[in-house]
Amino acid sequence: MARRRQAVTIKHVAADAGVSLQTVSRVINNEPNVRPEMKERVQASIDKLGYVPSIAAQRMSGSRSYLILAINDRDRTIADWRARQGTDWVDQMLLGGMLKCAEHGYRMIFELVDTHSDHVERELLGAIAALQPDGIILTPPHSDNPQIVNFLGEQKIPFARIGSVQNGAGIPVSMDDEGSARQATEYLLARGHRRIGFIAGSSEYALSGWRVDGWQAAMAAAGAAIDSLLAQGDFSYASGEAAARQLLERADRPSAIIASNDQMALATLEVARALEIAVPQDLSLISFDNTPLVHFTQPPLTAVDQPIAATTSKAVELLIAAQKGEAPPAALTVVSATIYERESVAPPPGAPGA
Amino acid sequence: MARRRQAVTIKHVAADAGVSLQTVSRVINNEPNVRPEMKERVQASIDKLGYVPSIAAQRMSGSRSYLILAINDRDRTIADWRARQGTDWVDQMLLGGMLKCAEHGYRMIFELVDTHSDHVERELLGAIAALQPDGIILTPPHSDNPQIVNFLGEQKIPFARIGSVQNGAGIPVSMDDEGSARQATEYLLARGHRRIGFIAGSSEYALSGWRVDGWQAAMAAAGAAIDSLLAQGDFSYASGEAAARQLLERADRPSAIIASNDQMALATLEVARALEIAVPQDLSLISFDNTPLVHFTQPPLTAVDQPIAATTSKAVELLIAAQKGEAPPAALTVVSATIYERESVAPPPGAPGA
DNA sequence: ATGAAAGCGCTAACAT
DNA sequence: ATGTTAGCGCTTTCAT
Repeated sequence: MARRRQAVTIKHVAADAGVSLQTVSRVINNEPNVRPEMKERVQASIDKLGYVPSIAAQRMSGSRSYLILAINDRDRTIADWRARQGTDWVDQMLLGGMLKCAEHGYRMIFELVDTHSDHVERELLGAIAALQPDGIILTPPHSDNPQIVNFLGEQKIPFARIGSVQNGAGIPVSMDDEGSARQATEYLLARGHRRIGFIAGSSEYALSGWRVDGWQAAMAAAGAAIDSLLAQGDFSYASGEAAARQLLERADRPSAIIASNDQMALATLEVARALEIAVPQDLSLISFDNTPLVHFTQPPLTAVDQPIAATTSKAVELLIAAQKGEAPPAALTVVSATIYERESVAPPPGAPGA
Repeated sequence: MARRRQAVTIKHVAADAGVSLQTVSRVINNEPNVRPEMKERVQASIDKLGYVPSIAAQRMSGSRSYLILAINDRDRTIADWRARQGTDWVDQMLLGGMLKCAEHGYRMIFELVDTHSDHVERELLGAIAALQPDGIILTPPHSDNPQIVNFLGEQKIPFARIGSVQNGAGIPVSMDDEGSARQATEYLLARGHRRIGFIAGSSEYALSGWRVDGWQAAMAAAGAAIDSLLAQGDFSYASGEAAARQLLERADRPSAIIASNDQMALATLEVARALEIAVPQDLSLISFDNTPLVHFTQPPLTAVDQPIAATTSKAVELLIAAQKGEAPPAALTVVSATIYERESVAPPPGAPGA
């Protein structure tokens, strides 16, 4: 290939406007000490020539790279992509992250990192050294991985931890898993349910525990027993199936179930069908995450949204602020979730309103 | 923020190995004229220090940026993300593109560009000047947009046009829409169907036309009439609904329908249910794209896959080859599609095997 | 086969 | 308020 050079550089602009490089640089970066008329003249040249600063050169000269790196778990992401089950975590991250980045003249770069490898640090270092991002966004389970968090802490690069509430290096941005689990439970309690089962997610993810906590808290507050109503899953369809059977094959089966993600809710729906338990007449069901599949099940699932786009957007905002030297928020940043009502919830069988 | 500098640079490596910067550079880039023992010594230092070249610096000095830019339509992509209907085009692009990039030490950057704006060129120029990618991947409908194609042609950057068969600047990589439509039609013909309806997609996308062509060719080859069996849609659910009604409310309705995408197939399914036409007993249905929703419909849809991951992967390969100076393939590169058999196809009513 | 020098486009630091 | 100088980390000449 021909050696490619920047077509229009800061030099061309400076020459065209008849000013120094520095003045052009000041205009580009909105710095003070430029008279309005100068600024206007330079801007006119920029527009005329179609000049765009080279990120590489900006980075080289020790300033910002205008790059935010979003890091996701490699194996899990690829598995989701291959499965084509509609998990749209990545899409929602991009939606929230790219748009917010664009607002500030930044760019989001999406990267996969292998957590399980013993050279996580090598991989991270590789991405950081190669791209020199101004900020990094960590997602679960990376966001609670001490090795990663400590390593990034040493790198002097602002980073946000999505779905984490822990203190330590980096800015935590949580999605209020406990609160929304509580909310979902209260939603069912308000409709007359007392026996509300809960299918937990993989303990590899801290949020699994928080969701259980929220359910327990709401049940306790309502004075409802939770004896054998907790079943363990791991977010997979198969685990949801087993958990649903465990919950539904007993005589004193719950009248409602909350599943910690959509796949397990889908499995629960299937188990209910096999057991001839009608949803929502005989069993109400609320799922977590609100991924696309909730539209396509029979009945469509009432679900607790996981506000990934909003959370990523917030994380980008905090990162850009940090990069400008602003102090991160003192308190934990929490983005709250919403329940999307569809058709999988009804009052329990035999209830007055049923 | 503190001014961040590269922790380990080529200088550190050179000093550690006791050689010149140049020798290190040669080792990094696998260039000739380095004795094996030298190479080994340098590599040892690189590993020891955890050195990773800075992309910015590499780009600055006029060499590769190791960046491949994947450009998608802004409005449509954002609309898909917001709708959360499980369209996983972007995910599949990333799957194919990122993995192939990683194999070659490249990185894929995903960008949104607004086609409809009158300053497409400005937007493109912005991305190119800022990132200086080594290659660009265009997707429909951009890949057939003359304004964009011509503009990129002038930029001297290798680019691939996914889903395009046109000649001109850039390397076309097609998904064989015509062939797979023919294949789907033949699949139905082989099972005894003669009246096979077709719901076309938006004419804004060239592939819509190719799919119609494939259907027509197969029907003609089988001597089957296509009188009123073609209905126009635009890929939206609503348009699919209207098209399905047009096809199914007539007395001589088709015994099978091919829909140009999954959303329109879903709509067809719904229309059939409303009209009390059983799928697949009274109506067979094949959809295009094979997005996640095909798993969740009743019955699950037999669908023609759109091999986005494989196509993007191929595009990256061609781009990296081009960047190395290799000539692009003389013939059009075609990635073929597969039919995923599920439960929406059966022999026509009254057929021997029915 | 190796090294030294020049320069990529930009900004920080230092004049003026 | 504006201009000048030096240098970021790397690769391309061009020596040796």
